[in-house]
Order: sequence, then structure tokens, then C-alpha cells
Amino acid sequence: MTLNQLRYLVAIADSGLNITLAAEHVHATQPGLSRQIKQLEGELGFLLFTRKGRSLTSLTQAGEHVLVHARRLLDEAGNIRALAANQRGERKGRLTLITTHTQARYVLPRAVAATRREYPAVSIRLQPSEESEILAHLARGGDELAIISTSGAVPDAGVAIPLFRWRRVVLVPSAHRLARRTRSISLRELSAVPLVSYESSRRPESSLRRAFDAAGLPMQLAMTAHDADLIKTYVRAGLGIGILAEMAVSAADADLYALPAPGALPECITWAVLPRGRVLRDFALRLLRELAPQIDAADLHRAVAGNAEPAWPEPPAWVDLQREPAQPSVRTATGRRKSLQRHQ
Amino acid sequence: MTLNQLRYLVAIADSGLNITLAAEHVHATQPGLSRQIKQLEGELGFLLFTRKGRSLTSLTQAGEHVLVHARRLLDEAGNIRALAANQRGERKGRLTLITTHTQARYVLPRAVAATRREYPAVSIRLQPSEESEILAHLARGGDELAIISTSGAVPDAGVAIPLFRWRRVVLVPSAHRLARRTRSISLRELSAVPLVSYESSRRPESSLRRAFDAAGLPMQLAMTAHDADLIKTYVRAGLGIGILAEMAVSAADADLYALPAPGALPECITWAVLPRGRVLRDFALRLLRELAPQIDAADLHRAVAGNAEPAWPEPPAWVDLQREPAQPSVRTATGRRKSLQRHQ
DNA sequence: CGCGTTTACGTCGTTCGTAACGATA
DNA sequence: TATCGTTACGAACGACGTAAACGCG
Repeated sequence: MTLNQLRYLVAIADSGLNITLAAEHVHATQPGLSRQIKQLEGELGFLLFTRKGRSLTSLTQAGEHVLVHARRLLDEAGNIRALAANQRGERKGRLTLITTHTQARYVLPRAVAATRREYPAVSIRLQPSEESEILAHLARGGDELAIISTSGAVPDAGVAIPLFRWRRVVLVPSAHRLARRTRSISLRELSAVPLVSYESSRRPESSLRRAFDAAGLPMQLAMTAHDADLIKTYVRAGLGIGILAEMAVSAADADLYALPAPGALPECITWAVLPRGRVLRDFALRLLRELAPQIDAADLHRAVAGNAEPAWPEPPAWVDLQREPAQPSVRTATGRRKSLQRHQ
Repeated sequence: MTLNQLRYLVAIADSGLNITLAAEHVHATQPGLSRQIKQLEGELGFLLFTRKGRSLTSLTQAGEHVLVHARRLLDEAGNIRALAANQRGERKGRLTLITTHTQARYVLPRAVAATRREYPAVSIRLQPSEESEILAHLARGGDELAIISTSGAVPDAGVAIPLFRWRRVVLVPSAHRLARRTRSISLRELSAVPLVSYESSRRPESSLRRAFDAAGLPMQLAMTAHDADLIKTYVRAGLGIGILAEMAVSAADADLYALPAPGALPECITWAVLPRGRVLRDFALRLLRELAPQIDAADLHRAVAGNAEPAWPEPPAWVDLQREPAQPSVRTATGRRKSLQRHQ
């Protein structure tokens, strides 16, 4: 049993049982993998794969079990390598962020930029994914740092670190009658108009849908999209009223009007989620510190090491977060940090 | 980085930084280890050990970190090997039980015998240890199955499986005045006489001591010993009144008289504790099933796999356990299964 | 001088890539 | 016939053990 043999095993499993493809992924030749797997099977004393003719059709049951432990083993090998790279002061590497489009587009840029400024040789890979896939991917032992948001509940995969709180806004074209509204809008009023929101609102467990359900009101989803820019575009086109994250509206959207969402829509929290027990590279920690400056560095280290799950501090609201980093000077003083007029 | 290099690393750490000794433990030569470690250090890019002259004086801080992950990695390698051995139907292996003397002497024999009967080629290693060491040893990643008892609290290392409940008994020589007592004995009465009990009773957090403390009564510990046989011997010698586990009194102790301990002494639970996430060999599971027949096999498998911590069933009392396996015939019918007369 | 580590050297086993072969759809 | 896995061969590397040298107490 070798590290390489196990590496090949998971590579094959992750390549849909295509040895040739797996060989490319691990930068080796196909006969090499084929032989090593055969050898591993010999040593273990049973088949890892079921074969039909000469091609692999599936993992055996025992193979599935071995795979689980092989993954953990290789994770630890990766941890040691990460540890070593940190120790050496290695400044290059790869950082994969798996997150939703909204986070990637409106939340991460500043933090990512700051991290890259400090670690110019690090290649940062942004992998936008569906909300639902992200946790599944992380649970399967993906080697990524996930940034996700929930309405309240703590994500139950890995170590979840609360970054900030945010609310939704109701976005209407400036010409819309609601753009002249001064008092807050109710869920009942929203129920009467067609809505444009995130794709995830279609799922029955989405917090938007649940809010309508709880109030016994119907929800008219005119259309949904994965990203906020599309939603805004279609709001402009007059397809309906946008419901989206407050982070997604900015100065560039002066032709739109944002109202706070009804109180019935719960506040959301954005979390960083990392696989439990994974050693992070320096630059990943750097990014986390940028995203969650309110968190004690020692707590962070302990949580990442997997030894303790501290009681995290209450995360700040998004607007606070926006004010926090720079000088609280002109921009906030004018109250036009976000140039949209909005109700307080 | 090789499995062997990591194996050597932990072997050296576990041999007090003596490479020669470590080499024997891993069945290799000393220069081999020396070179491999050097090579590993080269690959990682920093020293794992601090050296004074030519000998190792300590692990570096980074080395400590690497060691942690190396242990986990090798654990997973062991898991794969165990998995494979089970899969192959391998019937030989080693089973190390780390436990207290009382469990080893009075509780385990039947279960161990049953296991050996089914797996004659398995070498079972009984490692009696101090109560306090056991959990520490397990937490450090020892590869043993621990059998320990607590007064109520769930042990917080690894997966704890409740086996059975038991109480203490007060043991007096037949000639003692208390041997003619028919009503139950109180803590206050015990406080007036010299006691002979387990070594662990000396510790301030022992449940015996805490019971006396809670009642505001002094405790006279005439002497303590590690094992029940010694305690009985000294009770016979008239040194004092024995306080010990009910499991430890048997037919052979007909010259002694056992009374139930005061209600103020809490009931105890004996647990099997195993490192979280370790794959057990068939025969270890067999032993567990023998020790805890009340536990659902599926629950057991799930818990051992580390995926879920089921709500364990209330463990049976020790006497029930004694009646359970065989025919409830002559022996229990006569009421002399334990030949000591005892109050109900 | 003994103990423990390092260095030197030679051998053996293993891994890996190239190339040819085989089977399958 | 294209695709994918297996087998064959040869070269290169690496690990390991033996033996000798080196430092330190």
C-alpha cells in the first residue's frame, strides 16, 4: 500500500472509473495506474473494482469503504504538505473558493484583492456553484473553502464561521409606483406583484418561499436567475419586482430603487465553511481574517485545527462591514456609500 | 513523503527519540530510519527534530504538528488494512484491551473466552492500566479498545458504549459484627470504620470520596490497592471493611460477607471506549457484542464507523447480565449463583 | 571505550514510461 | 476502427542492509 496507489484509487473514482482520464489528472501514464491498482488489489486481497471485460464498471462494496479511508489518508498527507509549505514560508499555492454568484460578485472581491496583494503568487480559483451543491461537495471532502449564506441555521458541514448578517431588499424600477413609497412594504403587497429572484427561491425550503407559505400568501415568481445582475436586468425590463441580497445593489444601480424587504423575510448570515480538520495555508487564513475581522485569531486557529468549536461572536451587519475597513470619512458621512436611496 | 517515512517518524517519537530503539520496533535498521527521516526533512523543507551533536533532543514545533497528522494518516492506513483483513475473512490478528484490573479479572473473562473460541488464532492482549491513564492513552491515539467504568458521566474520549450498570458492595469478614446486620448500612456507619478500597479512591474526584464529602463525613482509608483480590485479602486480615465492585465478589469468597453499599454511593456504568473513526476487526466487534448483547448491531456498526452516535439503550444491571447468557436453571434457581448471602 | 548517529557502498526490488497487444462497442 | 485496458520490456531510481567512521559522555 502506497500513497501513490491510494492517490490513483481516488483519481480513478473521481474520473468516473476512466483510468486513462485519471492518469492525466495525476500526471502519470495509464499503464502505471492500471498496474498499481492491480497491485493494491493483490495486497489487500480482494477486488476494488468490478470489471466487465476489461473496463471498470463500478467500485466493489469493499472498494467504497477503502475509498473513504483513502480520502481521509490523502487529506492528512495534504495537511502535512500544507503545514510544511506554511512552515517554509512558501508564498505560492492555490486557493479554491466555492461559493454562490452573489458572494463572488459582491462580497469577495475586496477580500480576494487584499489577499492577492499580499500573496501575488497565489492563484485564486473562484468556483461558483449552486447553493445546494456546495455543502454536498464539501461533505464529500472537497478541498475548498466555501462561502455560503443561510437564513439563521448553522450549516452542518465542517467548521462554519459566521462572517456577517444581511437582509434582502426589494428592487423596483425608478418609474415604478413603489419607488415613491416611503413606508415599508409588506409581504402581502409583494404577494400581489410578480417577483424576480434567485433560482434557489424555487426550492420549497427556500426562506423566501417559506415566508410566503407561513403567511398563507401565494408567491408569483415571474422568473428566477442564478445571479443578481440578471435579476436586475429583468427588473429594469419590467418583468417584475426584484428580491435580492442587499450586497448586490450598488452605486451603479442608480436607475433602480431599493426598499428594505418586509420584516417577515428573515435576516441571513453568510458563513465561511471549511472541512473539519484541514490545515489551511497562510493565505487562506489571511482571506478569512479579511472576511471576518471580528473573529479572534486564536479562536480561528483552534477551530481550523478542529480541536474546539468556539462560541463565535455575533457577526456584524453588512452595512457595518462596509463602513469598517477604511476611514469613516467623506463617503459614509455623505451617506452615499451606496448611492441608492433607501429607507432606514 | 512515504508511508514508511511517517511510520518511522512516529516510531522515533514513541521511542523517546531513540532511533536505534525505534528501528527495532519497526523491524528495520537504524541507518535506514536515520536516512529516511533526513530525507523527509529535506522534502518538507525544515527540521522535524532538534539535534544536539548527533543525537535527537526534541521534536521541533513544526515536527509536533506533522506528528499529529502523521498519526492520523497512519491510523487510516491501519483502517484500510483492518478493512481488508475483515474482507478477506482473515481470522488472525491482535486485540489489545486496555482496562482496569477489576474488569479484566471479573468481567472480561467470559467474553474474551467466547471470542477466542470463535477466533482461536487471535492473540488477545490484556493491558491493565490506571483508570486515569486509560483515557489519556486512548486520546493520544492508542490503538486499543478500552473498558472503563464511571459513576454516571459519559467518558469524553472516542465512542463510548455503555455495557452494564453495577453497584458497590461492602465486604466484611464473616466474623465481623456487620455480617449479622440485616438492614442496610449507611454512609455514616461506614465513616466510623477503616476502609479498604481501590487505589483510585485516593483521588479527590473519586465517586467514593465525593460521596463522603457531600455528606460532610470523614473517610478513613485504611489502605488501598489496585486490585480486588488484594482488597479481599486485607479485609480477611481484618485491616478494615472492603468497598468494591459487586462484580468482584464470587462464590470463592464464601468466607466474606457482602452487603449492598449505601444508597449515597452512586451506581456505576462500565463502558467500552474506542477511538473515533477506527475500523474494528471482526473479532473486536465479536467481543463487543458479547459484552453488550443489548446493543443493536446496526447501531454498533454506525457508531464504530463514526458517522452517528446513537442513543444507546439503558445498559442492564450486572446481575441481569450474569443471568442472561445461559439457562436460567439450577444455578440461579438456587439463588447461589453468587454464593455470598446478600441483602436484596 | 561504549553508545548512538551518520556516511559510504553495493545490491536488490520496484516503479515508471514506451510500445505492442487485446478486447469491446 | 476507435477507445480503453492489459501485458511486455528495459531503464532508472530508490530503499535497504552491511560495514565503517565519527562524536559525545
